[in-house]
Amino acid sequence: MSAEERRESVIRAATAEFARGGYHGTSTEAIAKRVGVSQPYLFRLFPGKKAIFLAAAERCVDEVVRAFAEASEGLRGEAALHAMANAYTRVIAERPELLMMQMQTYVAVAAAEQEGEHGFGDVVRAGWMRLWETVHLPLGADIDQTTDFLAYGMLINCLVAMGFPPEHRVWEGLYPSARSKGRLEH
Amino acid sequence: MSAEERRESVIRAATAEFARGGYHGTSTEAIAKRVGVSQPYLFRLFPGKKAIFLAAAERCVDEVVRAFAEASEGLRGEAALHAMANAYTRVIAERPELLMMQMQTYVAVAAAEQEGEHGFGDVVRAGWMRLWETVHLPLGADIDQTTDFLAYGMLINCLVAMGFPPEHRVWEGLYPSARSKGRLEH
DNA sequence: GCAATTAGTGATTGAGTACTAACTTACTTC
DNA sequence: GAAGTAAGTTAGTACTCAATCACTAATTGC
Repeated sequence: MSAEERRESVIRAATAEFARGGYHGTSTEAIAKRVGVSQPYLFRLFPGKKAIFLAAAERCVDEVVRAFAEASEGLRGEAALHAMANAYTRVIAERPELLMMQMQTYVAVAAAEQEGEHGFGDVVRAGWMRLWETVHLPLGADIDQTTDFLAYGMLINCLVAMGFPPEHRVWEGLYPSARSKGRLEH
Repeated sequence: MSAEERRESVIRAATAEFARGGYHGTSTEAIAKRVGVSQPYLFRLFPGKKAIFLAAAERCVDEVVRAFAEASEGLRGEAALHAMANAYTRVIAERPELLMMQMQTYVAVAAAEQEGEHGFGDVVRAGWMRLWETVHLPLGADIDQTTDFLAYGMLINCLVAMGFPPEHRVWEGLYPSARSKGRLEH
């Protein structure tokens, strides 16, 4: 397998592992095991653990952004809103590690900025802005609606992270589609 | 100082440290240093690191719940909403570690449940329900408004975690009061 | 005044972990 | 078929960290 292909599978494996354990709660050995490769080999593919985390974080934003962009393609306003809400529901059901990784990325910023890692926060914030713009335009550039959509998304992320089963009361009041699929499967 | 008083200051110190580094990114020595006590002594006050984390997490929920309950005391509907929004703004400005610790608690659930720690998720979810009820009643038991309020709260948490400065565009569309004070100070 | 309890420390241990160095194996190319 | 290169491994290092043990100093109760 080529190094580039390996790097891809490392990113996928790292996303799953970091999504569960966060940066400090995930060992490079766990990632290597999931990839099916020796642990030291990771350091040939990436300069270090932080680089792996960052690559996974960026890939994660890419995928969510792409899901929203594809869902809303050619649509505006309410139609785009529903399309994107459904798309997010699919992400929750099929790729829960994407949103868990997002959460892990957010909480990693403060610690990273306190240590020397001052580039990390910029990357995360840039990712958020990319997500923001991606939903902003299809929603007719309406700031309030964009904020609303993202706010509900973050609430859903938190509920999923906490492990509330989809039939639980807390899902009342959310997109019906999200309610029916909110379980984080293992 | 009595053991009980010490435990209190450990909880305060642990909240601050865990809020920054999360469970795995925080050493018991860092907590001990902040308390001004030797690291082994923590294990006389608490059975282990997990117990310290859990105590801090529960305390954190207590304080936020109390802030909301006090703010909304005697108020209903819109008045209660504004009072609680202002209260949350004050928490953001004065006790940012409370909301960062909440985020850290949420992302810690999945990892904890995967290992043996199956009680942890229940505690976190119970804390969320307590918070939910605390805002639900003053808002006239309106589920949609409750969901809305909490959704905006979670969005604010994420923005604060990412370190967006209060004058940044992403704060547009949020409570004006939150916009003016959203910075996480160090 | 002494016995017991309480608050607290220093030294240590054993497990885990990011990362390095040196080596191996297989494929390509001339 | 030799030389080079790309993919991958084994062994090891230096370090961090949660937790334990054995000990000390002060306070309290009788």
